[in-house]
This record gives sequence, C-alpha cells and structure tokens, in this order.
Amino acid sequence: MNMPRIPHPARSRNQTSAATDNAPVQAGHDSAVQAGDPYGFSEHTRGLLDCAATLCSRQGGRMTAQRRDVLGLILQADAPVGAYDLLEQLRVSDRRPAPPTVYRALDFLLEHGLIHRIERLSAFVPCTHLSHEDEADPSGASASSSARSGHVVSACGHEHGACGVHAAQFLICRACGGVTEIADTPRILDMLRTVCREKAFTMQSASVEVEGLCVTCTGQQEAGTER
Amino acid sequence: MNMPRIPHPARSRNQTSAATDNAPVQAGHDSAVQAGDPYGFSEHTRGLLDCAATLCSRQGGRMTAQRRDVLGLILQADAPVGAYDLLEQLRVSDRRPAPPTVYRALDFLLEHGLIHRIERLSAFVPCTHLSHEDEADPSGASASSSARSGHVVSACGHEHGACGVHAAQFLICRACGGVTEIADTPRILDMLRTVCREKAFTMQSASVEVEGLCVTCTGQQEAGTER
DNA sequence: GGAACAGATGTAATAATATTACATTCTTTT
DNA sequence: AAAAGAATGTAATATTATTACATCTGTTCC
Repeated sequence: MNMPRIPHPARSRNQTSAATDNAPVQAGHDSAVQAGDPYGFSEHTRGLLDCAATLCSRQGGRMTAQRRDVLGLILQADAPVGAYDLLEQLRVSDRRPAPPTVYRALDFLLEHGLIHRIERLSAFVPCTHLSHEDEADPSGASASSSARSGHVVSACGHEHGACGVHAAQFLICRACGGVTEIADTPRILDMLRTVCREKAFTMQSASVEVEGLCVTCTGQQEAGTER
Repeated sequence: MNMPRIPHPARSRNQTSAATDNAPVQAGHDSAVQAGDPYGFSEHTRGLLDCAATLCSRQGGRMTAQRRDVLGLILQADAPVGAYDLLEQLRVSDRRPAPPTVYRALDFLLEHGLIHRIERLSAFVPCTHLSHEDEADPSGASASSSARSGHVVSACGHEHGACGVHAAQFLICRACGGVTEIADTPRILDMLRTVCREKAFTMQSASVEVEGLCVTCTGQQEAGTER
C-alpha cells in the first residue's frame, strides 16, 4: 500500500539554460538528452518525459520543448508547484517567458491528463498515472500494456486522452504541506459516477480534495497535545 | 429527490444603503428588519439570516451587521458569488468597504459552516444545511431539532461548528453555470472517511467538485448533436 | 463609571494568480 | 513553395487575495 508522496515545502530549484524550439521532441531513442535539458532533470524524470511524449503523440498532441520543460519541472519538484514558480524556474539563460507561456503549457498538460491542478493550492502536480505507466515499461516505448483504442484508462480511474473524464483525489496535509494522490482505489470515483448517474449529471471532470493531517503529522500533534 | 439549485449567471443585484454596526444582530424577535436591511432581502432570506445568527451564537460567534450583509447577499444570489462581486454590492450609500472587510466576513462564515467556497470558481454559495434547518423550524429559534452538544451535524454530513469537519460536494454545469450541492446522501463523505481512515489521514475538511453538464444541458446538447 | 482587553472593522498598499489581444514563428499540409 | 494551423512571444491588464497597521466597539473587571 505505497502511495505516491509529494512532500511539500514548495519551490524546488533547478538549473541552467535554454532548450531547442517548437518541434515535437521525439521520445524513445537516445533518451531526450540530445533535445536539450537545461534543468538538470534526473534520469528517472527523463524517462517519464519520454513516456509522456509517447502518450501525448498517441492522442495527436505535440510534446514541444516548452511543454516538456514545464512537465519536467513539475515532475522533478517534490511538492505542488505554482504557475509563477514555474515561470521563475524557466527564467534561465536567455529565455524570459511570460505568464501565458506557462499557462498554455499547463493547459496542454492538463488536457492530456499529464498533470493535475490542486484547486485549494492553485498549484500543479504530476499525474501519478505517468509513474505507473513508466514502471510498467520504463523505456517509454509502450505507454500502456493494456492500451487499445487510442486513450488509456488507468487503474486510478482517470483517463489519459482528450476525450475522457479527468478525475483525481488528493490528501493535503495542513501541517507539513505534503500532498498525496489517492490513486490506488477506484471506490471514490465509482461512487461519484453512481451519484452523478442518479442525478443525470454528465461528469466531465472531478476533483476531490481532503485537507487535514497526514499520518506523520497526526502522530506528532497527538504527541504534543496529550497529557 | 429535490436538490437545492443555484442557477448561475452570477452577479445578482440588490439595493440600497448602510447597516448599523458592530453589535451582534439579535435573532428571533421582530425578524431583523429593525436591525437595518438595506439590500432588500426577502422575507425568506431574513428568516435564514435569523436562523444563522442563532447557529452562530451557539458556537460563540457573533453575527455582526457586516457578516449578516455578506451572508444575506450570498443567500439572495441565484448563483455562486465572487468576493469582488460582494464588494461591489456592498458599495451602497456611504459605505465603501475594502477587500479585507469582505474576506474577513467570508472567513467567518466559512468557519461557521454557513457558506461554502467553490474552489473551481473562486466563488461562494450558502450551505444548504441552513435552508434545511429553516424548513425544520422557520422561526430560527431552534436551529436544530437534534442539537445536543453545541454543534450540529446535518444530514448532508458536514458540521456547523468551529470544531467539526467541513465538507461539501458540488455539481457544476459548464454549459449553464448552474451549481448544485449534493446534500441528500452521506455516501460520498462516508467513502472519503473510510479511505482516510485506511490511510490514517485525519480529515478536517473536504471538497468534491464535479464539472460537467446538468440534466437540462445534457439533454440540450444531445438534441443539438444528434443526426 | 471607567480602565483594560479582545474582537471586529477601516484603510492603504501590494502580492499572487490568471487572462486578453495581437504579432510572430514554426510545422504540416497542399 | 505557398497556405493553413498550431504554438509561441509580448505587453498590458484583470481578478483574486493578503499584509500591516490604525481605529473603533463591546465586554469584563474593578
């Protein structure tokens, strides 16, 4: 029962210069280093980026350098990242992107189900599905072993595809700021689907955000309060 | 199966001048008109306001004129209202409140479970619980027939009290903008509680926001698309 | 009654988040 | 190689929210 953990205290820092340009970054061969990776992405991150590029192109989307950089920064961060954080991190070398640049990349990544927006934090996290895909096939060549008809439905219930329902559930710790995506059970989403069906509501996207105290912080608070 | 409906196209308009001041507005006797009601609140709204004042004072909160006005405007509106909408509506007669005024009132009302914030819209709606209370006892004198220990747990699962869990579920229609609070079933919240318990997460507040098409708009879209 | 305290409000400035509108460049298609 | 569509660059601005500090109000305690 391991949950993808995204430990908070936001504002991670990365490094250096500019990337190439508008052309779709090809995934699969020679692992993206040749495409320009000025932010010091880890090997793991680059693997996920390649995987994302594959998912993307299946849906007829183009994983451009801009979008790749933004996704990479979000993947690399150990906490939800705000749009203006990203903006700042993108201000390396000669490039000085303006807000629309980042927001457009974010919109694209959201539409393709590669990231989620946490409304209560106005911040973004990677979709855990990406990691799951990558575990199944780290090469990034095959984005899903069960992929059939052009888009992919993950175990956690949300779809990677322009046509599907985007849904995600998060636990947000008020003490340490840690955010955890609940992606290991379809029960919540199933329940929402049931209720929506009963009310004849067509669900297109859903978000569940629970705030409180994570395991660790619950323990610490009890320790501090007792006696 | 009637759901409280909040039909959207925001920015409702109300009228006129300033209210009294800092003193807690008393509920129950003579229905609040004597307290100054410059916004043309309906009788129904005034009833709910009185009811809210009662709930509030039970929790040791003070329903001041400022807070009452804000709650009234939210109750009166037929759609989620933004903070700056409220600000504008409060700009009647001599008063020119600044943002903190409104945000403070909103914080108070949120803490006391009288309103909810819809994250995806950055806007506020009344908690349906208030209406339910009022139906049970329109006088506002008894805020809950089953009130025992100082705070109230409604059928919809959220509590009215500084100590409780604040939770709400919304259906948001992308076509007409209508927002519906799901308050007629505890299933969703129960499920969240279960999952949080499994993950040893202490839930303090939860929000579920589903975007899509309401019954009406689903029908209309299908009609427009078919053939 | 009046001092002291806490809570609530007033006010100005500014921070943080997000969008609009339009020009330019790149990619793909024809 | 031209046309069409997608993506990006850029400047300005809109929207939402907060900080910091002064003032006022109501309550409590003597």
